[in-house]
Amino acid sequence: MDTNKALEAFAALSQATRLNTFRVLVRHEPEGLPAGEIARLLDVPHNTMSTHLGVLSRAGLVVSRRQSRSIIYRVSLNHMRETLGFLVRDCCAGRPELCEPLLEDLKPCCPPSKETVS
Amino acid sequence: MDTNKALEAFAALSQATRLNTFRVLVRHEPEGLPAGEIARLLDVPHNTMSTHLGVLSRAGLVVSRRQSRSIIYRVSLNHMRETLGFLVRDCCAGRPELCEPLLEDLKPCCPPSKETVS
DNA sequence: TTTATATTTCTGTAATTCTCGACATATGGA
DNA sequence: TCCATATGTCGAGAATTACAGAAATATAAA
Repeated sequence: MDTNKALEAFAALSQATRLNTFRVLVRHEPEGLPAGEIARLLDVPHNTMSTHLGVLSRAGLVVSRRQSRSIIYRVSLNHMRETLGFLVRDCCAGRPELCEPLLEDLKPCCPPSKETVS
Repeated sequence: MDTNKALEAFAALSQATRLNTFRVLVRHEPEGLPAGEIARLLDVPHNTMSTHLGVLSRAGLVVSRRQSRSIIYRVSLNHMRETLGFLVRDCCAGRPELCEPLLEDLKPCCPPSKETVS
């Protein structure tokens, strides 16, 4: 993950329709969703949606595969991880004391055992 | 951290000069840097830098205080944490199994003890 | 008060991005 | 082949953003 790739990822996520697209796709892991259904869900014309999916795709944040007439999109959790890593490593940069509380704060979101807060 | 604040943060980080500004400021925690010195370090005209600092500031990613004739900028690690949290929580959204490996991957960046990899 | 330093605001221009109608391409079924 | 469905590409207008010169504001020192 170099700086340009990070810039591309942030640019992709800095537009409302695209951020919503990303969120919808996260909630449809691991099956993914066809482009047309994303457009319908978000109430966006199909060609506009296609353009946005292209941006997300070039940024590496989503991947697609054709399935018959549909094209199924999925988020790339891997790329997501790299993007987060870029930011966090920046914040760490030789000073883990800045970064540790940052990660501590994220933990509650991912309970290590089976159940979340009761 | 609502969606609009997240969009603003991503937009702020999606421009090269601003991302570099953020990185420079991280490396100058906790003292911060005066606007003019940031401009000099990144070789950007002072008024252009001022505009970019305004964007970062409105996005909440940096904070400033006047010190005599200078205005000292610092990153807001707190806001940074909230932005990361927004993304990670989105990825978790009812499915910690997606998110846990994501956080696992970030850990090596912040060694819990004093030394990093040898 | 005058001058120098530090930063921001104003302003116009250039460049980029967003949007969507119209058209093109790909697939599968009749 | 012909038609319907699903998606992508092209093109142009609208909106937004980036940039930097010039002027304005704030502070401090002479």
